[in-house]
Amino acid sequence: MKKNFIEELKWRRMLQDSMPGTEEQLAKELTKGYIGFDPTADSLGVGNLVQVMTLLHFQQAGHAPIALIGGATGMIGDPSGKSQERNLLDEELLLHNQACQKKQLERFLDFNCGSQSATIVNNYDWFKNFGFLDFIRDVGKRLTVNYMMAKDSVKNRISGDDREGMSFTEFTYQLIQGYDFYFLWKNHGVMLQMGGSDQWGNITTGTELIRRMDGGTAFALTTPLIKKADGTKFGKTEGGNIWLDPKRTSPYKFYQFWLNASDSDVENYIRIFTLKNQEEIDALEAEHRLDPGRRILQKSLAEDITVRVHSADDLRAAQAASEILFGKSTEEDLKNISEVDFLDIFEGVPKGVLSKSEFEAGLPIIEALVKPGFLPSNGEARRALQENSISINKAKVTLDTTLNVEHLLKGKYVLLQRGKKNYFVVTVE
RNA sequence: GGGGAGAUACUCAAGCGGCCAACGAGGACAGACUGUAAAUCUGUUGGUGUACACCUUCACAGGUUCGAAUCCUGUUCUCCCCA
Repeated sequence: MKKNFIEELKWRRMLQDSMPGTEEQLAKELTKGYIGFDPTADSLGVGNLVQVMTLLHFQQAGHAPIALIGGATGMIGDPSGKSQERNLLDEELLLHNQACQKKQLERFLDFNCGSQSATIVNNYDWFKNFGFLDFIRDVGKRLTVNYMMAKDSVKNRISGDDREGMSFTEFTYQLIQGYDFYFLWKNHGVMLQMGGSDQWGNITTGTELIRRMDGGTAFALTTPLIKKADGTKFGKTEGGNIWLDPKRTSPYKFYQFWLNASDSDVENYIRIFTLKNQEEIDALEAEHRLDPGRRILQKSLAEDITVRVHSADDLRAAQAASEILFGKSTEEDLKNISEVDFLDIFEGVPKGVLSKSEFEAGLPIIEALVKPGFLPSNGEARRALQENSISINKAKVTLDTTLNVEHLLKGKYVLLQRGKKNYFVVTVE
C-alpha cells in the first residue's frame, strides 16, 4: 500500500506549507517532483538530509523524485538566509562536488524501479548555452522587478538593520531557479518543487514563471527549517559541519552527533530522519519517558541513521569506540584491547608523535601535553592540570606526574585526554 | 567631491596619560552535579616563568612624554550624512 505523501510529512512534522491543489495532484497520478541541492561542497551535510528524506518519502508514496544539482545556481549563490555575498565557484570544482553528492544520494533513493526511479539532473546543462540576451528576453521579461523585490530574500538584503546590499548576480538568482522549474515542467513534466521553507520565495517564482510563460500549473511544498531547542543552527558543531562523507566526518563523530541530540530535539529528529512508523516511535517515546537517562530515542536515532548513511559495521565500530571512550572503561581495558581495535577506535582522534628516547628518560606531564601538539602552550597545560581535567590512559593525573615507559600502551601509544570528550593519541617512536 | 563617526583580544563592547594583559557580556574550555544531556553553581580564557617578575599585544607607521590603548601627525580600511 502506498503512503499518502502529505499525511506522511504531516505526522513527521516535515510539512511547512504547500500550494493549494498539491495534495489533489499527488492523489491523481504519479507525479514528478524535485528538490535542488547546492554543490558548494563535495559532500552533503546532515542539513541536506531533511531534503533527502523528503524525496525518499515522496518516492515511497508512489511518485518519482528528482534531485537537481545546482551546477548553475551554485555559481551564483542563493541569497536566502544570507547577509553576505557568496564566493563564486568554478566549473571544475562544481562538477567534482556534483559527482560526490550523487553517490551519497544513491544510498537513499532507488534509481532503478521503473517509472518511479529517482533521477538526477543538473541545471548547468540547460544554462551553459543559454545566452544572456536570450535569457533576459525570454525569462526576464516575464517578471517585474517589483515582484522580485517583494521576496523576503531580497527585501532583507536591501533594507533591514544588518543589510549588506546585494549584487545584481544574486538578485537574478530567483530567476535562474525559477527557470529551472519551468524547464523541468516543460521538458520533463515535473509538477512539484519541494524544499526548505526558506526556498518558498524561489519556488513560487518558478510556479509564477510557468503560469506566465505557458499558462501552466505547478505546485510547491516546503519543509520546516530544523531548529534546535537552544537556538543554534542544526547540523553544525563547534568543529564545523556534520557531513555524510566519512572522510570529512568520521562515522564515530557522526554517530556521536545524533547521540548527543537533546531531549527536546530528538523527538523531531527521529520522525524526520528515520523511517520508523508512528507506532514504533510512540513506543520508543513512551519508553524514553520512563527513563530519559537511558536515551532510548537518541540511541535508536543514531543507530538507524548511522547504518543508513554509513554501514552496520561502521555503527558497531562507533558504538565500540563510544563504549571505550565514555563507558566506565579503565586503563586495564585499554591495555586489553588489540592494537587494531585501538587504532580503529581512535581513528578520528587527533594524533601526535614523541620520540622514544625522551620518553624513556621520563617526560614531565606538561611537555607531554604540549610537545605533540595537544595543547597550545605550557600555560594552557598548567591550567588544564590545575582544573584536574587531564587524564592519561583514562586515569586522572596531576602536575607532578612524569611519563615513562610504563604509560605506554602496546609499547608505543599514550592516550591523552582533557575533560570528557577531547582525546589525543601520542605515538612514541 | 564636502562633512561626520569609527577601527580594542573568538564576537560584542568599556577604557581620567601612569593603579591596563586591558571592565563587562556572550561564546568557548574545564570542574561539581548529571544521562557523553538540559538547567544551575564554580573556575579558566596573550606568552614565558609561576612569587611580587618579564615579554608581545588595543588597525598600520612615526612622534610628544620619565611613562600612551589613552595626546599629536601621516597611512589604510569601515560606516553615516550632504552633493
